[in-house]
Amino acid sequence: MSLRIYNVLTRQKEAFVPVAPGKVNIYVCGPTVYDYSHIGHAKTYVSFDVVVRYLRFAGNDVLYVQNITDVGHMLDTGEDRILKKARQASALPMQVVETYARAYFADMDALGVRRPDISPRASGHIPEQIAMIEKLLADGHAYVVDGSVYFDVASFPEYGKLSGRVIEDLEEGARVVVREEKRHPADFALWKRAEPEHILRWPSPWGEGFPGWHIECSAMAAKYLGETFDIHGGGIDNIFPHNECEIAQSEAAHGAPFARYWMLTGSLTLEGVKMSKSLGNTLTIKDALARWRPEAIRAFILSSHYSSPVDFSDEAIEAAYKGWQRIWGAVNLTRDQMRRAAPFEASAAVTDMLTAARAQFIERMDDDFNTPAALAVLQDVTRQVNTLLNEGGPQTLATLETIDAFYRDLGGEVLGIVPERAESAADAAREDGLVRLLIDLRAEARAKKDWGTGDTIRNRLKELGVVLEDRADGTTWKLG
RNA sequence: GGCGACGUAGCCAAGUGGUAAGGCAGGGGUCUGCAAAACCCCCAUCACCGGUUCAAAUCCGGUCGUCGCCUCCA
Repeated sequence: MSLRIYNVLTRQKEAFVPVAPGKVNIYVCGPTVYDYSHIGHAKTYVSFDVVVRYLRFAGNDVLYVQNITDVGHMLDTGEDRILKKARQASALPMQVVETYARAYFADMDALGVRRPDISPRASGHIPEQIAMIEKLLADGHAYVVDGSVYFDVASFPEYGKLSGRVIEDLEEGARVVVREEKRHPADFALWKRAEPEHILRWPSPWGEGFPGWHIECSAMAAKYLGETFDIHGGGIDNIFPHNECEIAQSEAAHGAPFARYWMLTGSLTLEGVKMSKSLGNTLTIKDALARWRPEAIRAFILSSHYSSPVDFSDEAIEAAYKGWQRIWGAVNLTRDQMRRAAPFEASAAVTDMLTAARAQFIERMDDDFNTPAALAVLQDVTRQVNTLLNEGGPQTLATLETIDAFYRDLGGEVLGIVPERAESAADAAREDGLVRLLIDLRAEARAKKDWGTGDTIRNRLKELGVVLEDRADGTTWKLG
């Protein structure tokens, strides 16, 4: 029983064997920071967040690198995305980069996405990129034309092996090329000469210029993870040309395999239509978080396989949220009862049930990170926990702690959808004390059949977002 | 036009040869002062056609449909 991953490179599910046992090096293509991140970015990065969380949970020492693209990513027009935004905002390019890079991290933090170990920026690795280009030139894989350097696709026969493209077909289907200085339409820029108005520029052996989009990932992945590393991830929409070019550059330069496993996430559509900057139908993470809590968004994303395309709709995320609430309710019920449980040993039946469920969860995650199936295990357990806690009589503290540990590990540590009780323990204690006071007063009123007072307290608390639930063994509360 | 993916209940979504997980919604119950929550029961033969097989949602062929990439995109 071990991890299997669908490798896009081979189009097969394969046993995952890292280069070094117990050590996993992973690189994921990060965002180009020229605008706010949208819900599509959330899908990709939440997916890889869970991949990394699970790899660590399984005992691996993971080094996770995800770049920040802050230069070199061009628009159709040949204009740099960052520069365009800077011009529109009357700001310096690096101000734009800083603004959106911070926003990106803030969004990811809010979604519970753990930060990569290293977030290297393209602009901070110009020397590494130049060195790699020089190596490619020296080995005959690239050529210089008037201050720009292009990768010679013909020199790398395996070009197309990831995306299934054939160079001959590319030639036929190639659109009008912006710069006709390339030898072959599929050749791509490693370095571009900077026109006078292009202010993002660096000196290089070929004159003032800036790096092409693809070279940053190759250079930075090699620097931090080595020439050959374990997993390369990203969105499927970058499979061509970006990922393909990364492989060509890296393998041509190093003469060694690049990433051994390629994991690409399916795209996200919004109400049936693909989100794109050009169409303007984007939902930013910021806006999404204003409507749904982060766990709901994560639950929605994890309710389909990472490689599947998914459609984001109010109905779909609402369903995911409701499903999540059921799990969360059981977690709270467990933690609530822990406060007054007797410290006897754990129930063998419950422990056995959870042990079996945990094994099943792992089995499903081991199968190419099948989060929808793993989520189903949590739901199954939740039904049993609810039955136990509602009808099984008082449980021992040890039993409750075992249940809590199950949710904490699998729902919290791995999937990131089961949060800790509260932000601040002191605040939480005070809040709980205040609500308990009201619950006690209400109980006194209800004991005298004063339903009016009882309902008033409940309604007023509801307005404040505190929902009371009367149970046989007392009243519990939760945040609505 | 080329390459690729997909088509499972009202919705979302697992399942790749042995007779359809899970969630949401809906219907019926239990519990309850009411409410909420929870629990129980009900709710699909897997786009269509043909083939292989003792046996197919799962394999093969075809048809129809949807989507992605080929051009900026996670």
